[in-house]
Amino acid sequence: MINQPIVKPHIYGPGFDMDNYFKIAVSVDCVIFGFDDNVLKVLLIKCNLPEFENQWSLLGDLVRPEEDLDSASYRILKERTGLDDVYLEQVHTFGSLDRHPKGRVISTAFYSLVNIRHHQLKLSDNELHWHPVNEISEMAFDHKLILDTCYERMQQKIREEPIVFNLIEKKFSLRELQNLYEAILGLKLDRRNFRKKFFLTGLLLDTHELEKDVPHRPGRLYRFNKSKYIKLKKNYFGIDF
Amino acid sequence: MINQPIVKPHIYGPGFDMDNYFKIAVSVDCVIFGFDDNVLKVLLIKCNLPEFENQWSLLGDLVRPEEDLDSASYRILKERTGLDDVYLEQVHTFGSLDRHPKGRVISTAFYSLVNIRHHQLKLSDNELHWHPVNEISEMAFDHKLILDTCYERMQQKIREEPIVFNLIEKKFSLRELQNLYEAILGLKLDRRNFRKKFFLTGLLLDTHELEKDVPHRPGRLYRFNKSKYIKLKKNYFGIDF
DNA sequence: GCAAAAGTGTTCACATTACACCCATGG
DNA sequence: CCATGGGTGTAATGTGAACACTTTTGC
Repeated sequence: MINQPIVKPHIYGPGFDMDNYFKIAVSVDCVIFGFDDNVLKVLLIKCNLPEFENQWSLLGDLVRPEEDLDSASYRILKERTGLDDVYLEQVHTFGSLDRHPKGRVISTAFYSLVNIRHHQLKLSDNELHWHPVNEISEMAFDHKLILDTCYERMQQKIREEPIVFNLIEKKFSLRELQNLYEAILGLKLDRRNFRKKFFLTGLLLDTHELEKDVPHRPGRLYRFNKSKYIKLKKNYFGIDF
Repeated sequence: MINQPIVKPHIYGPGFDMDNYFKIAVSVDCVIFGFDDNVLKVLLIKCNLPEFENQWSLLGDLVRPEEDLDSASYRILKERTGLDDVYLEQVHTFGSLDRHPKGRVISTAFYSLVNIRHHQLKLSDNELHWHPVNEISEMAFDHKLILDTCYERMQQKIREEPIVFNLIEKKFSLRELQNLYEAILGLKLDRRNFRKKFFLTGLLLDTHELEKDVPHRPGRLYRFNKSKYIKLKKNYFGIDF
C-alpha cells in the first residue's frame, strides 16, 4: 500500500460543501467566580450524566447557530444568575477527542466575575452551588482542568488590571479590597503598601462614608473610579486626544 | 404573547441527542512566524474564494473528527512547511456569525515559531509567501484580527519565556539574538543591558566559535541551553527533587 | 590606519519592600 | 480602659536604564 496522504475537502478550496462535512458540537463553559465570606468561590452545578454521577460541573451549553461565543456565555450567565452586566473573558478552547462521553464536543472556556449578593433569587435551583475554589478536587469532564486554567488566567489578569471591582459591592473598605486580592492570589499582602499602591493609581474615590457595625474603628468606604480607569486604558494605547 | 425563554435541549440534560443538533464547522488557523533578513515575517496563502479575491489568508483547515485542535494545527504545519518539531501555542477562538461567507465556522487560532531556513523545499507552492508582519494591512476573513491578536500574545510571551530560539539557527551571535528581539518587539534595546540580562539567565552556552565572513570583528556564537531552561521551568513550579 | 561592530562596568533613578507608632470606635 | 483594626511615613534594598571606552577584525 502506498503511503499517500488522505485528501479531504479543504475549507478554502472550491467545491466545498459545508453541510456534507462532519459534525463537531460547539459549546461554551463558564467559570463564574464570586467572593463571599472572604473566600473566592465558583458556581457549579450537579452533573446529571451517569458517567459523572454526583460530580460537579461548570455551567455550560451548546452554542446556538445564531449566536456567537460571547453571546452564548452571556446567555448562560443571564439564565443562571440573572445578571447581564458582568465581566467576561475568553480563556482557552478545549478540544480533546474524549472529553465528552456523548460524542465530539469542543468547548470554549470563559471566566466571569459576579457579585454573589446580586443574584440570590436565582439560586433557588438547588442543583446550583457556590464552592470555595481551593476546596475543589474532582469535577466532571475535564472541568477541573478548565477551572484551573481560568483561575490562573484570572490571577494573572488582576495583577495587570483592576477587574476585581466586579466581585464586590459598589462601596467597600480597603480591608475588604485587600482581603479580596489575598483570597484570589493566595498570599498575604502588606497593609500599608497595598493602600499606598492603590491610592497612587487614583482609581479610588472617597465616599466620605464609614463602615457600620464593626467592633473596631470603622474604615472609610470607597468607590471604584471607573471613568478614570477607562481614560487610563485609552492613554495606555495612546488614543486620548 | 408571554415572554418566556426558549427551551432548547441542554447538553448535559437527559435525552440529548448529539446527532440531531445543529452543525457548526470547527477549524484552526495558524499564524506561522519566521525571522528573515532581520524582519519578522508570517506565512500566508492566497485566498481563492471569490469574496476575497487576491487577498491573503492564514493557513488553516477544518478540524477532522478524529483529531484534536493541537493535532490539526500540527498537521497544517507539517503539510505546509514540512516541519514537525515546532513551537505552537493556542491563543483565541473566533466565532463571529459572519466571519466566513460559506457558513458558520468557528476557528481556533494558534501561532507557531519556525526557522524559515529549514523548510525552503516545501515553499514550491507559489501561492505561499512570507510577508513582513508590519507591512500587512488587509487580509481575507477576520484574519487580520487573528494575526494581530496572535502577534500581541507572542510579544507578551517572549517577555516571559525565551521561545525565540525556535526562530533562529542553533548557533547565533548575540547581535542576531538582539536583532530578533528588536524586530519582534518593535523597539531598540541597549546592547550592554541586553547582553547582561541574557547572560544572567544562564541560558546561553558559549560554543567557542566565531562568526565568519563579517566585515568587522566577529562575535562569539552561542547555543541555547535547553536543558537548563527545562530545569528552571520545573523549579519555578517547585517540582524539582 | 580606519571603519564597524564586539566586548565590558559603573552610576543613577525609580520602584518595591520592610517595618512601628498613634488613632478611632465598640464593648 | 482595653481590644481591634484603621490610618500614616521613612529607611533600605533591589531593579532597570543610561552611558563611554577599549578591542578585534576586514579592507
